[in-house]
Amino acid sequence: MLDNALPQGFFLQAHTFAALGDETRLSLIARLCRVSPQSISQLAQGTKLTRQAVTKHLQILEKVGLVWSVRKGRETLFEFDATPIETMTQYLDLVSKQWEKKLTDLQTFLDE
Amino acid sequence: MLDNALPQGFFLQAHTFAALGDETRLSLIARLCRVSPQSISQLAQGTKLTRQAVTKHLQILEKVGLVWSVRKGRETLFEFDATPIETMTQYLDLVSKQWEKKLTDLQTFLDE
DNA sequence: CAAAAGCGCAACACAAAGGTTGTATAATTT
DNA sequence: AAATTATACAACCTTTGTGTTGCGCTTTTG
Repeated sequence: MLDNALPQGFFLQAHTFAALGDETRLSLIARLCRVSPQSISQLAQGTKLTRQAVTKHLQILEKVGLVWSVRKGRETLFEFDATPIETMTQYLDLVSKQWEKKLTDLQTFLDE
Repeated sequence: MLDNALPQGFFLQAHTFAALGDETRLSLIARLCRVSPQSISQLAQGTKLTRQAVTKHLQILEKVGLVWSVRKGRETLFEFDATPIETMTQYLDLVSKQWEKKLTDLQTFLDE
């Protein structure tokens, strides 16, 4: 029998999940995923929010590494980074696999 | 050139992400993933929270389909369901792929 | 160089999330 | 039948999020 506990790192993903748990931020990511880099003002256009509100969302995304920024002249340019998403996907696959294993273990037990 | 916009359904995942954006809920999922089904009282044991707090977390998870419950006698048994996670993983892969595509498109453009 | 554009920072307001206590109800147990 | 277990529901409180306005600073633009 194996240790079927999830790795500690899984719980550290909470902040990343939380960052993605907001439609505004998802749409910012989607936009940056299409065209990048983009400045805060550019990103604020098309939303019903103020520039400052968009800034806050971008900071949340940046804190978990989903975007990164560079100051260029008077504007701050943001770009998407898929790395955290790939990390997260790995953990999620782990959960799925562990669950699958749990089910097959149960089936095996019932068959005996 | 293709349409590289994310499908509308992606934004509907916000609630699922939000549900996962809490360490307590992640740990509940982890526990249910190991042994299930479990009652609320069982799940409340080992946490520093009251049973009612755990109930609220379970309701949030249930609302997005990450767990489901059955009333059995005087207790409510909860079980994990991996379906939302698999759906989410598909969307996340889509984002990764689209981003990858965006980068290669840029490279192609630069090469020309 | 004056005006405008683009930001950052801080203060404030309001809504939502997370958690607790208290009460009531149904199912077990003794 | 009485005590206990397991829960639901509601009220309430505190903290965190989300969003705004106001101000000042730096970089462009005319």
